[in-house]
Amino acid sequence: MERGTIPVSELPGGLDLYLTLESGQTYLWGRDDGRMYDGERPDGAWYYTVVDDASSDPDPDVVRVRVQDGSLEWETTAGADAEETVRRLLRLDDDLEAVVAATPDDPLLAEAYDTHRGLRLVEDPAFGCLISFICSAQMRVSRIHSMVSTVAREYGTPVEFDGRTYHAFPTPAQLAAATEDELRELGLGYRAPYVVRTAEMVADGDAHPAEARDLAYEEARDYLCQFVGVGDKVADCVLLFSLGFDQAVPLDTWIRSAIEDYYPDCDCGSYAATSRAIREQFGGEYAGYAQTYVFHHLRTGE
DNA sequence: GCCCAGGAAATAT
DNA sequence: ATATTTCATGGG
Repeated sequence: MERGTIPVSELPGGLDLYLTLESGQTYLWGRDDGRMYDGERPDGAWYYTVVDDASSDPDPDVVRVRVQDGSLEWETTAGADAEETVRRLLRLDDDLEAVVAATPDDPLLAEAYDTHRGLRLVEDPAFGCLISFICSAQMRVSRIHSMVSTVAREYGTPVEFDGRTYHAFPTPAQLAAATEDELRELGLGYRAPYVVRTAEMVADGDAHPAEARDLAYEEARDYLCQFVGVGDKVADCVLLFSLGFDQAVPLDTWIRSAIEDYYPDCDCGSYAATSRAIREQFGGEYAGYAQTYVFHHLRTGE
């Protein structure tokens, strides 16, 4: 096992683990106290996730992190590049101060950024992120997290670490072996066939969400829309929370209400046109960062 | 019971 | 192309 600490003061703009991992952008992390998304900030709890080993080792790696005494502590079963993995997953090398500085001076954005200092975007693995947001349709964030956790527990590879059993998110092949009826029994409802069919597409080699990374932004969004259960909004979430498209602004219910209340001129009818307008309103390059802060700010009312 | 939740697909106009 | 309808399900 590898471990280390990183002083939060060394991270430009700081780090708030609770905001980063419980603001509804990732559903692939859990908390060792078993709670998550109940609106209460934990006191020094470990957050964990399980990632595929970068090398040829078939065993997935557990990564866990917590903040204690002003430092980010990390531990992982990963060998080489362990700290690099943590830095990538939590985007610790992002300069949050530069992100805020590059964002337009706007009352709503200023309030959102000011209220939730230290919230960073995450970089989730592409397949797990894709399935997470297929499941997100018409669901509350707490239920999305429990659905994704259940799917991992039922179909993902188990990994032992520090006396506990963790589960990787299932591979495309593992999830493609599930049946629609099984997933309905796990509470996925009408999303069940979407998940199975998308997993089959990836497992069969027809397409892979990670391939969108090499495309131009709007082409990447169109590419992701070929998966069953994926429309423009879910595609934007995968681009933003997994594939490094910081300009992506998912138009969910909260952002649409923000457009209605604060930026009515950005409502251009179609998703593509409205998306372009609000992306410009939010400063372009880091518009997705602004989106994530506004989403959390409006959704929690804090 | 009623309403809503990080929407998408099928269908109708 | 754009507008309406349908689809599950737990929690308030």
